[in-house]
Amino acid sequence: MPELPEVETTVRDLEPLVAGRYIRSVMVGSRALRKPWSSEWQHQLAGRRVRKVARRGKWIILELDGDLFLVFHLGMTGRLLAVAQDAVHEPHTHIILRMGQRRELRFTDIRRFGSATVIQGGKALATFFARAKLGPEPFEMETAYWRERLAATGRCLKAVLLDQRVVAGVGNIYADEALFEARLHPARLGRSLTAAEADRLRRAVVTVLNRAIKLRGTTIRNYVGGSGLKGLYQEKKRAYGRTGQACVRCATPIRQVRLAGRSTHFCPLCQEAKRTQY
DNA sequence: ACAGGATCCTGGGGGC
DNA sequence: TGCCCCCAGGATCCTG
Repeated sequence: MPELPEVETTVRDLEPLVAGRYIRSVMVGSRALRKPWSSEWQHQLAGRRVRKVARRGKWIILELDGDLFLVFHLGMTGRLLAVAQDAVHEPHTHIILRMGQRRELRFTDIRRFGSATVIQGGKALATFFARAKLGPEPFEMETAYWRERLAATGRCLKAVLLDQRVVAGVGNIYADEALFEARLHPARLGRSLTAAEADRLRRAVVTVLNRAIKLRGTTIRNYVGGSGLKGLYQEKKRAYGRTGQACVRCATPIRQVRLAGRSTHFCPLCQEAKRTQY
């Protein structure tokens, strides 16, 4: 489910609710997540103060005292929610951090594609992301880098945008939305883009992500932010999930195809491959 | 290097 | 109502 805007919203919601608070104790369910949970981690986490809540790509990082990090990935259906201790117990709750002031931070995940990992030390954290070859944040991505990565690949734009090693944080919804914004066909090959088109796409990614962050992300099924509020971007979608509906620019019905293994939505007129190819 | 498919899971929706 | 199939904001591993 969650892409960069949803993760960013969660981080912003959680920051004032948990920063400065202490983790009193940790409860872990019996059902395995994507990465195995080590039994030592509970003891390592207990008694630590949360210094800060941060984001890298689609990862949520709780920075704790003692150079310790608790890193979450929400996968498709994960949620990280700060609630009162006596709040209704949601099904599929896998991790509960009991904080001070009768508050809890709960990690729930229906499909269990998400993960939670404890990492000791900033260096180890850097290694963790380096090993995943996680690409730059879209907002900090340099023009030259992006042009080069596109020029060097024969993959289609949809596949490049989804590749976390090229740029971190874009998923299926915002890949389609960014390509619509840039008026580029999702099947265009990276190396077929002119420098101007590459720049247009980079700016479109930033524009679309910022727009979505302002609206607290997209709620289609499960997603809610760290405080339980839903997103609003789904009301503003122009490509993703609009199959057969009129393009907001030219009224042509939005088409759906399968690309890079994912359903892909675009306007066959505004994003026509031939018109932009040269 | 890359495309495509399968895999990990659960739940919701559509068709019959 | 039940059943079966397909689909889903992600990532990874395998084959060709």
